[in-house]
This record gives sequence, C-alpha cells and structure tokens, in this order.
Amino acid sequence: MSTSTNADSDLDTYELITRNADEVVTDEEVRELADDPDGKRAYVGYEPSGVLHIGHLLTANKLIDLQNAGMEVVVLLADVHAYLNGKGSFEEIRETAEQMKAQFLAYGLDDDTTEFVYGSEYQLEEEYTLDLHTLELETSLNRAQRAMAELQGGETAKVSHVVYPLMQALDIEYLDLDLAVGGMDQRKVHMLAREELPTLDYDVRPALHTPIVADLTSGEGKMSSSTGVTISMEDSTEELEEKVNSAFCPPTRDPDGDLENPVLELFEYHVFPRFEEVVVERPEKYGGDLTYTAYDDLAADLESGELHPADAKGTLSSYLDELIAPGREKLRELRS
RNA sequence: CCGCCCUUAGCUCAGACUGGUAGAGCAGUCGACUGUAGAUCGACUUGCCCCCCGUUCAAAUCGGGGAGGGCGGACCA
Repeated sequence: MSTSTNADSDLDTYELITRNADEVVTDEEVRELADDPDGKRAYVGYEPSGVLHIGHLLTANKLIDLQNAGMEVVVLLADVHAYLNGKGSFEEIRETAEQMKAQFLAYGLDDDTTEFVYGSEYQLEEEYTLDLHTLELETSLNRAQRAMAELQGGETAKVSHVVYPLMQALDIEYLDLDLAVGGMDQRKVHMLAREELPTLDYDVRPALHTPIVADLTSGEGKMSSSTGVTISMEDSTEELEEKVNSAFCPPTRDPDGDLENPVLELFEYHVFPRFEEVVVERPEKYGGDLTYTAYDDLAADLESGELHPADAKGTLSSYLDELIAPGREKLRELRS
C-alpha cells in the first residue's frame, strides 16, 4: 500500500498544515506555528463512539498531516462530554473509547506522537471545575447556546448542553495546546474559547477547521442530518461498494443549487491526502486505466467527461476500502 | 407551585367536536430510463394512534389518572 509520507515532501509545512482546511483562525498565528512546528501540540476532541465513521476520519487525516509536519497530536477521548450528552455510564463510555483509540491507531495515527487523553483525567479536578464556573459566570446563556451542538430530533436542551462547549474551551488550556482542530461545526466553540480564555488570563490559540462532507446520497451540504448513509469502519467491502455506488454523483464539481458532489469530496479529503497515486481501472472499451497524482486532475476529467462517474465510484470504493481495512480488522479482533 | 396547549408512519402533520380498529406530504424500498447517482415516470412498504384504568357491543376519538414536551404566570390589563 502506498500511503504517503514522502509525497508530502513537496508541500511546505504551512501548506501541509492547512491543506483541505475550510477555515484557519488566524492565518498569521498558524504561519507562526508552521515556522517551528516541532513539539507543538494540536488536538481534536471526540465523543467516544464504538465505530469510527467518515467524519472522524476527516479530522484524523488532518491530524496525520500535522504529525507529518512535526507536531504532536492529542486525541481527547471526551468521556465527560459524552456523559453530559447522555451517552451512558462512564463504564460504557470508556469501553467505546478504547475501541475508538484502537481504530485511530489502525487507521494510521502515529503511535509515538499521539497522546490519547481521557477527559475525566483532569476535568473533574478542583482547579478545572472552578475555572469552569468562572466561565459559566462570564458567558451569557445565549452565547453558550449558540456554541452548543445541535440537538438530536426530539431531544430537549439541558443545562449540560450549554456547559459542554465551555468545557471544550477550557480543554484547550488544560491540554496545553498550540492548535485546536475540528470540523466546521466546531467553529463557534473555538471562537468562544478565543474570546473567553483571556478572561481567565489564558492564551488564545489558533484553530483549524475541516470541511463537513456533504451527504452521500443527496449531496446536500453542511446541514446534512444524521439520517443519511455514512461510511464507517465496520462496513464490509460489499457494503462500501453499495454505498458509494448509490451516492449522488453528477459529472461536475459544482452541481446546481446548494449541492455538492460527495464522490469528489471523498476523493479530495480522504483519498488523495493518503495516496500518492490513484489508479482508475477501466476496461479497454472505455479507454483503459487512468492514473492521477492530484485531485484537481481527476476532478477536471470527471467534469470533461473523460472520467465517467461509474468508474470514479468503483475507484473510490476500492481506495476507501483500503483505508478502512485495518480498522475493520481491528474491530473484528476487539469483538471476538 | 398554578394555568393553558401538545403527544398519531423515519419526519411534518390531518383525523378527535358528531366512537365503528388510520390518512396525506416528504422520506424510504423496488422496477423503467440513463454505462453511476440524481431528475422523471411506474409500483410498493411503513404504525404498542405516549402509558394505565374506566364507559361502551365497539375507543386514536369519550371520562379519570400518569408520563414526556412546549408556552405563560411584574406592569400595561
């Protein structure tokens, strides 16, 4: 398998750190980081879940970029946050967190430069708690509400839901970070952190936000609900093929309306960052194999008609399968 | 604590006044058409009608109790 490390050598550190990011806050701060990335700490917080899905893997790709850039990575296994969100008992949450950790390592996070931290290791201590109460005092309910995660259907807003983002803000200080990473859905949390940490005399850290990939079947962007089909670590090769094949994929990078092309997005954010070379295997009657080393070339060919969506899909599912295979194997071990 | 309103398909909701074991839109599934998907046609599926007790030949519907959710309870009045 041709997972890349060397392919990134032609990118400079700043480009590597920021590639595929939707938003960098702020550019100057991140450039400063890029000047001397060694030993700098970046993090993503995840609510433990037993099986990783494509959304987790998108931020994981970014973490791998950051490791390749020389940074240290902290993965917060946010058990206390999960608890606040009603995800079960601490025991249950820990168990899924351990599975999550194993899958991240199988996926390709570097064992030596990745630190996995449980929230409960420090979030229940007195100092943290008092800081949290200070933040509660400083933050309007309205502000916290805007930063909190969207509620699931039928769920009622609880006090825990507004405490949640405040804790995320504090984590950035307590984990001693230099960079906060998250999907675009986390931007309000990070902005809140940037605004409020100084009131506790803590430093402001830059943030980097990855895109939210459009819903596979509809192509609808950002707001895509959790009802959609999602690719996960436990998908079999066949399920993966089926899901990718049923994905929305007009032969264009920019479909009408607010829609995105999810197949292209998956190539851009999941395949090309991790493979030096993408080979489209095609029967002779359709023109034979094609080889790409850059996403833009593939997208341009899809647009021009040189690459048919059906061939793009077949290729996509086989590369995704390769990415997922180690984690799938790991899950099987864990469950046996 | 008090008052009013809500709870029916995965979702948004009709149906309740005038009891007769449930409907629409969207979603979903399957075909047709496309070398993908979508769009478009064609077909199809979906229900502890929040729970318990009662009235009745018969309860989603009426009565009582309970649970969950929403809104309101200074002045203007």
